[in-house]
Amino acid sequence: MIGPGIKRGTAELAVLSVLEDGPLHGYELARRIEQQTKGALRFTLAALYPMLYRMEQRGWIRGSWETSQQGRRRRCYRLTAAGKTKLSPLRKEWSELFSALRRLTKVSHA
Amino acid sequence: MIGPGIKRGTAELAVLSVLEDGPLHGYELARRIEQQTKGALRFTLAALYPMLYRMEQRGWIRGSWETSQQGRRRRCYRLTAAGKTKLSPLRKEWSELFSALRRLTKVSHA
DNA sequence: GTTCATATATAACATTCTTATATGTAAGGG
DNA sequence: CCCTTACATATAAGAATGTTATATATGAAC
Repeated sequence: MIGPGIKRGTAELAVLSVLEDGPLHGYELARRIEQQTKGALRFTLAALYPMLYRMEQRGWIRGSWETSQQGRRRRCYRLTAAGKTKLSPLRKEWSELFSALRRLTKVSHA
Repeated sequence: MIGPGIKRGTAELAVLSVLEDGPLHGYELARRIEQQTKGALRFTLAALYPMLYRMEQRGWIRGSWETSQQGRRRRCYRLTAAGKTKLSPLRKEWSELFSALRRLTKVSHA
């Protein structure tokens, strides 16, 4: 798995991107990130929950308490319009980081 | 320029990579990083100097005081064998982050 | 009734950035 | 001779985002 120093800052992008495909609660979000990256990118829930609060305060996502069919209380987050607007420049900034690091460090883009 | 939250963790890789091309002192290192990334990646000296100390303590680089032709005192860092050894898995880890984020977030690799 | 998967929450700590501040030398222009 | 700019290193205070550890609670399965 990718270490903490390197993945730092990716959680925000990851959460916004996954929520783009539909609303989700924290526990499931963590699993999606891990699954969709084949285990390469993995966040603890203790990192994700505070991140979700911050993103809600910034207006990028909106959470609502729901009850699952199994009777479980959980907080479902969905992307807001502001969140969608945020996603595009954020992707671009990451893309720029990639090309900058390729030029500088010969990191492959396989 | 790429923001602080996103570039976080890149300094280590950047320093090792630039030093791979030859020994350099901190001030010039900062300039190389900025130039070779066309201004996309930029570090303040206040970030680089402590980073250089940490990397020296870890044994990845070795610093020695030199005096330039202009009579300036400066600390010249060169990559150690351990530093070279570190660089390869570090590049691989970044490369894995790239592909993980591409899969997860549709960040382009232009 | 005990254990496992689900689900959220918080505290204490580490790391790596930021801005601001400090010191000092060399070179060049006025 | 003084002032400004470029060179060169150093440190402090604070922000952001990750870590491990701990706590709580429910439903399902055995």
